[in-house]
Amino acid sequence: MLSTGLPQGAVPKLERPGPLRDRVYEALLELITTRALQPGQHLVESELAGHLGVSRQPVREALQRLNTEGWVDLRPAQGAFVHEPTEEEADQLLTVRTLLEAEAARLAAAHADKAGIAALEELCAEGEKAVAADDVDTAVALNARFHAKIMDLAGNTVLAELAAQVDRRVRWYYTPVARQRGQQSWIEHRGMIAAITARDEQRATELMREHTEHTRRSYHARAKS
Amino acid sequence: MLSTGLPQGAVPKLERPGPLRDRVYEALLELITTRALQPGQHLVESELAGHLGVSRQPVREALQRLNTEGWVDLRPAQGAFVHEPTEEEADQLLTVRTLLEAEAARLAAAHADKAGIAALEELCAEGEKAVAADDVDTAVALNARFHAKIMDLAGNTVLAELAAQVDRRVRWYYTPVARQRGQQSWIEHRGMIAAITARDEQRATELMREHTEHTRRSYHARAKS
DNA sequence: TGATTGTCTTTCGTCTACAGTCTACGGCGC
DNA sequence: GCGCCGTAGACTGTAGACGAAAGACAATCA
Repeated sequence: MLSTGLPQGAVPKLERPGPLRDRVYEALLELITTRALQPGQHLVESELAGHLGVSRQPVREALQRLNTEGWVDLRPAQGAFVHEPTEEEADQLLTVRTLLEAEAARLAAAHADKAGIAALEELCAEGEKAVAADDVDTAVALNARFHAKIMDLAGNTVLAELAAQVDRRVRWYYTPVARQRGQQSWIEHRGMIAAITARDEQRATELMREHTEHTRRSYHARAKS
Repeated sequence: MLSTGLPQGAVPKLERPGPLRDRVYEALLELITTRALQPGQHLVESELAGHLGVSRQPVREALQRLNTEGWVDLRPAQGAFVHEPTEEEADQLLTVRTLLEAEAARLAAAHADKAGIAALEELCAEGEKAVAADDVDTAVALNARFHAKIMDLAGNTVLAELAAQVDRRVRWYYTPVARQRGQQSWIEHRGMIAAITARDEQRATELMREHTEHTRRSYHARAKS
């Protein structure tokens, strides 16, 4: 134990900028998810490096990571290209997402404690408020936090990491579509909280599966138009 | 169309060495999975570079990728360490593996054609033969191929990639244990083929879940001893 | 006029070099 | 003898430079 007598969080840990590659990674991910870099676009290392004010090396390492996570395709001797999602791939991602979220709901139903359930209800209430106020941005953000909280309650780190990646990509593919389904979504959330509270694994799984399948269908309906 | 008049496959595509980083990646992965590099060990870039006869850069990129895939932990300003699996993490991985494999079985049951089923039976027959001959190595390899084939029949690339990663790590954690469960395993495989042939998704899922849960239990039993 | 070939530019892949940071060890004071 | 501080070594993080491959364009020949 440190004997400085200072309170734990008082010294802000000497905020270090952290490895450059990570900041480059986040910057690029932001650019991709916001469509500032469009799918299929050729990412020239030196350009990015110059634009971000760093050398090529951190850029390369960031691209490497983005590649393994499926955001960019790294063609040998040709460079990096922003990944172009196909219809098929998007559908497969949705399938996997449904699977992971459903399992998370099951585990959450098995393990959740009172504090966790309270947190879910809190989020749900806020979400309903946001929907009522037509505050779409907040509602979307709260939706993400709700699902993240369930993942948290599931207590499976591996599952959480996979789900986080899949989720992010799904959101990227369907960004233009994601703002639908305000009200119904939160009604379903309520049902899931009930199932989790009752420790009903079966029902929690079922509800989450239905829930994500609903979003999937609304995605597809939109995609066709 | 090429007008050289040469048969299509005659020219072996001029075997290119491929990007150095990939070969380094595979070499390191091999070293890790075979325990030549032990968990917790500090990986010094220059050492690896010298040992593999390349510069530090390809090594760094390979380490980067290994990091995102969970094989090494990259502590800032300290370097790379081979990941040390905890009991908890291993269990979580097994959970996820069960989940992914079960879904694959379901999808396989939904989509498999005759050729695919024939391939499964072929693999199963060979596997049984290997078990009968006490050829453990071959049996293990065939087991992996059997599961891979099911994943293939499922026709979901995203799912397949996730499962491949999870599977490989599971095998790493339990390498010393994995050679058990020869005969019973292949009996269960037979059952799954039947379910897939009958297009019985429910049953295929259930069997695969049971199957991987069995392996999980045998893992745990071994881990305790 | 069309195809082919040679060259040229662009960009990637790799290597070497330098600066910053962490760790470990030895000396010094108490 | 014990603990602290300073210094040295080692390793990582970053930058810059060189060689090589791929693609584009123009000139040439049938």
